[in-house]
Amino acid sequence: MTPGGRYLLIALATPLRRLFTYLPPADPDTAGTALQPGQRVIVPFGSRRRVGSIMGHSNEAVVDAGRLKRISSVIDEQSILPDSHLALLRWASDYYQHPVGEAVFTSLPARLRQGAPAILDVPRGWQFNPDGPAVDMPRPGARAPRQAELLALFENRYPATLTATDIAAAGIGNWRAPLKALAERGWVREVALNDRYRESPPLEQPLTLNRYQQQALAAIRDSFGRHRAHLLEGVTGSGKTEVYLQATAAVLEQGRQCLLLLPEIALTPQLVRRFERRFGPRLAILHSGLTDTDRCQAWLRARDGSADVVLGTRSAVWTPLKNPGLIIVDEEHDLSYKQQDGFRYHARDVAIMRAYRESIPIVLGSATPSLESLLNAGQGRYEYLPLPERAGTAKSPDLHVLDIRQSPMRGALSEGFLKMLDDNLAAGRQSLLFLNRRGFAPVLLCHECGWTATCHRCDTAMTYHKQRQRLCCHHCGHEHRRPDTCPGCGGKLIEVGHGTERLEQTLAEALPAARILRIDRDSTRRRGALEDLLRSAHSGEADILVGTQMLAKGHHFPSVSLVGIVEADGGLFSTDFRALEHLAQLIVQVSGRAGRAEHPGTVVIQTHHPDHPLLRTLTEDGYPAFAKAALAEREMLQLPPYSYLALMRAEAKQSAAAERFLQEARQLIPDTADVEVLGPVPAPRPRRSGYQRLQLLLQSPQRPRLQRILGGWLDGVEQLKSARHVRWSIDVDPQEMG
DNA sequence: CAAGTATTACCG
DNA sequence: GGTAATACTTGA
Repeated sequence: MTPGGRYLLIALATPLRRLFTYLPPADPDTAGTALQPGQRVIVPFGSRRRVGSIMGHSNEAVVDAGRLKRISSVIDEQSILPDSHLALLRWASDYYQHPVGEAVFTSLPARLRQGAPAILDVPRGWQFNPDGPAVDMPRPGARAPRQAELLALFENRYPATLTATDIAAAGIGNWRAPLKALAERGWVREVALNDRYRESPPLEQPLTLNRYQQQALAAIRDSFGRHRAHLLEGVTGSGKTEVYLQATAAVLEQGRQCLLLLPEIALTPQLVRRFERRFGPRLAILHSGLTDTDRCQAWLRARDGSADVVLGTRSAVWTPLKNPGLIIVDEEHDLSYKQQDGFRYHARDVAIMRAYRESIPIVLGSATPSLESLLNAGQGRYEYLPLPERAGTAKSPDLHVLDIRQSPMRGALSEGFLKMLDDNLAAGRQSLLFLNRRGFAPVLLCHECGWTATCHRCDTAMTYHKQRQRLCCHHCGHEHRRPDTCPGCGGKLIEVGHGTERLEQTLAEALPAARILRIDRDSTRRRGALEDLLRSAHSGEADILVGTQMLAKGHHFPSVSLVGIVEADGGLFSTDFRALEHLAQLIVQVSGRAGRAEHPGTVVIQTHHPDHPLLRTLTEDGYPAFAKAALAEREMLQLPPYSYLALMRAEAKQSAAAERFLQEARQLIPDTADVEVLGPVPAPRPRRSGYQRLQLLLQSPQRPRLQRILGGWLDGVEQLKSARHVRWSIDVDPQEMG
């Protein structure tokens, strides 16, 4: 990688774990200027042309100089990525053992990936036109309600100029077309914005911090300008968001930017709204609903520094920042930060590395920190910042383990629990039931011959969805109509087990007076459906909310006073060693959804194992005590975070091919490596989409020991003949063993 | 032996 | 991963 070397090293979006060497372009205009890392180019690759990114220079070609091709053309006049950002990508590619080219290109917005120019449009805003339209015309009325609504907004805020962000912040969706109409008629005028618009006053003022919030904020501020990781532990309602907001404001005052990562933007509308109201035009939000163009513009605004606060999900960790000052990872324990396919990075961990490399502080926030982060805090690597109170001195809800052994059941609910629900209903309060399984029944079984509906590709039971009368595979998405009778013997089919759909039905039968609202991926498929359901939940149009994982995140329901974890047994005895940690986090998160200062509420956990020691610890002594005990168990078993894992997965039509490949791969691990190797063994879900899946687990008590061998080992694995008959992948720090 | 199909090699 | 070259069927 000689600076100014004769050849250029180029990353291409291919699954090949190497860079490619090219000659500089022949074009006399560009041939003379030195090409810099981060500039995109077009190169001939095989029989096609591809977009590539310059990664460096070299004086030696790895292949015969005669075979080298020339760069066809240069897309960017200058680098589109800061050097520090390219270095971070190279680190991540190396750490997660993912091909550099794919790492670089998956981190770019789609437009830039495809070679579109990296040009930031002039930011525009709109303002009420006090002179009104040139010709007399009626004001938009009932026939154009969106126009009328928009016009009222602009008039109220006159003389302020509102940007796209401001309009969205005002809660008006789909405003582009009506706004265009208003502008054409002269009701509002378009204004090209210079930087002054960013000084528009916030719509919301900072709140007063309590003692703990003040301490946390002071600790974060104290670390500005250097690297420090903070673990901000606070239950729902303890005011983490206000600490984020004020820490962000403080870092902005220093002329630096803040990056905030969230598990899912759609599920945390309140947090997003508060950032919008506090930072207005200085904010860029990267969410899945953006068009490619908008996403690219938001990315460019962050890179050029015209957005100071960047808010986004997992992939937002790859947003380049002109002048980074602080990174915040909210709900740091959340599984969605780990990408589960392709470039399998963990956004929280990348963020920590990024903060370290940029010498800036990072705040990891959670009511239920991951065991990894708690261990780091315990060892003094992170600063521990507790926010022990619910804002407004409220108490936490009571956790109550409900022993349902031998208890008469009505569907998925015990009679005892139904009684509690009934009482709560009679008292005019809301209840929330959590069941992490959508659909009606997870198994459809023939009572005559024992046939079960299984997905022919995955070998797993298909879930019966009653409303749609379909069988769905929740692993691969395959679905078809439910047969009326057993396809084998014509016998009667029975539904086994309970999903949210069935729970809803059970409740409707048992408590006919209750108004029930179901919130899961099925009931929120339609755009805007989630918002509508949440609105009805809040407005008190429902007595009982039934939902999956979705309900556990972000949203708070103050009038809910009874929460039920319908099915806790699955998490207690799972093959995945992290299942218990996730169950505990879920229980605490779900309980945090409920209650307000006056009635903190009760949380009921239905289980056949009321004496499970760690469950007891959780309910009696709280999450910190649970985490301590769970960590002790992990240490004893030498599981993460006391060891480090890398999981090699292989799948093939015939399991023998996958097994042979993994055997040979295993042989290639150097004897001197000093890592434990387990396998090949069948994967927890041994069949998927018609492929047999096996895996090999590498484990080491020290991260560097594992890292040291991975690169070289995979270079060897790639060469294996048997590798051509399988699809294989490597997952460093796997979060789910399947 | 040509056309069609599965397999393998390579990408600079 | 995608494509092109190659090996291997198959059917007349």
